[in-house]
Amino acid sequence: MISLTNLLNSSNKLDDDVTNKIKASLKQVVVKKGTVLQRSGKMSSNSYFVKKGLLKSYVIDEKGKEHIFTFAPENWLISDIESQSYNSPAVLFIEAIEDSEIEIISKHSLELFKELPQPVIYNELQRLLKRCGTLQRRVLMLMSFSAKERYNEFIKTYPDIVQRVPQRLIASYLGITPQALSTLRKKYK
Amino acid sequence: MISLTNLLNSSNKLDDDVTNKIKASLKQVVVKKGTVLQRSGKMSSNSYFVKKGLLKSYVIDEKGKEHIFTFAPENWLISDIESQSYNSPAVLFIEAIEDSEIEIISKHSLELFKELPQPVIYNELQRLLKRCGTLQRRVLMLMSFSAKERYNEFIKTYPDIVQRVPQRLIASYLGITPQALSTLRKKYK
DNA sequence: CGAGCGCTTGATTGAGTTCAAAAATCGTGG
DNA sequence: CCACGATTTTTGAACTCAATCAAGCGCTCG
Repeated sequence: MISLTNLLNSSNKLDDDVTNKIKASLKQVVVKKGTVLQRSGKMSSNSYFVKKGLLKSYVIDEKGKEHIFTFAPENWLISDIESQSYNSPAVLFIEAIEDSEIEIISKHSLELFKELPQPVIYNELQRLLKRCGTLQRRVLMLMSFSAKERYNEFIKTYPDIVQRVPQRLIASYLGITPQALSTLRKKYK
Repeated sequence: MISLTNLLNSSNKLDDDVTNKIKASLKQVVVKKGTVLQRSGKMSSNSYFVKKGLLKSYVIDEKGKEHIFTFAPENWLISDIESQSYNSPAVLFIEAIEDSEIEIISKHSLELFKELPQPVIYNELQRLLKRCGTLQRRVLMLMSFSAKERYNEFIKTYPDIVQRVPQRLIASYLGITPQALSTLRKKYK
C-alpha cells in the first residue's frame, strides 16, 4: 500500500517531525533466498518494500499445498492486507525467492501515517486504489479465464518475473499444478 | 471506495467549499430491478453508493457467460475499481437486482476529493484498505477452497444476501454453475 | 390459469488433478 | 571446472470435480 521510497525521497521538502519519525521507524534488512520474513498466525503483520530482489506471499491450505497470492519484484510493496486492515492474525506467509534488500514497515510505522500531510495521504490513496484494481483484475481472471488464458495474461503482465521464477511458482500463482502448466506450454509451441 | 454517507453526515463540521461542491456533484437516482446502471466499455466509470436495495457488478466473458464480481446491499459502495484507478474503459457491468435508491459518484466528484481535509482522506484510506482486504480474501478463497467450502464461507459472510438473491447469482459469484450449486446444497442436508 | 423463469436431476464430457517415473536442469563441493 | 545429488520439468495413465447438455418440475406473476 505504501511505497516508502516516495516518503524518503520525493517528499523531502516536508522535513517535519512526522516524516522523520516514520523514517526512523523503518528497518532495513538484507535476506538470503529462502528466508521467511513472515508466517501465518503472526499478529500485527508488517509490510515489506522490496528495494532489491524478489518476494512472494502465499497461503498454505489444509492439505499443505502452497498457493501464491502475489509476487513482489523491485519497488513493490507486499503485505497481508486483510490482516492489516482488520487487525487480525496474518494468513499469508512472506518469503524471499531471491537474495533481497527489504525495508520493513511495521504496524507502528503505519500508524504514524495518520499525521502525515494531506497531499502525501492523497497519494497513498491513489496508490492503494491501483493495488485494489490489480486485485479486481486477478479475481475476474480467476473466474472467467481458462488456465491457458490466465497464463498468457501473466506473461504479458509480468514478463520479467516469468524469467526469474521456477515454473512451479507460476503454476501456483495461476491456480493450477506444475504438470498442467507444463502441458499448456507444450501445446503453445 | 468512498462512502458518501460519511461526507454528507458525520463530517458536517467541515462545511467548507469542497464539501459543498462534492455534495452538489452527487446525483440521486431511483431505479427499478433490472436497470443496468453501467455497461462494460464506458469511459470514466462511476461509483454507486447503495442507499436502499441491492446491486451487482459482473463481467461477461467471450462465451456470453456472466460472472459476478460483487454484490452491494444497503450502505455499500460498488464500482469498477480497475477502470477508476487506471482511467481505462469499464470492464464491469453494474445492475440493480432489486428496486434501489442510488447515489452516483462521478469521476468528477472523485477528483474533488483531492482537496478534502486530511482527516477525511485518511478515513477514506482506511476504508479502501478494508475493501482491499476483502478482495485479498476473495482471491485466496478462489484459489485454495473447494466449491463447497466457498459456499459455506459465503453464507457465513453474507447471510442476508443468500436470502435475497436467486441461487444462480450465488453460483455465479462462487465461480460455479447453478447445477453444481444445486448438487452441493443437496449433499449438505 | 397458463407461460416463463428458476431449481433440480441425470447422463455425458472435458479440463485439470493425482500418482508415478523418466528426463532435464541446477547448485554445490571437491 | 567437473561431477554428483537434489530439485524441477516433462510425460503418461487413471481419475475427479465441475461443466455442459437435456429434460422435467414447481412456483410466480401477468
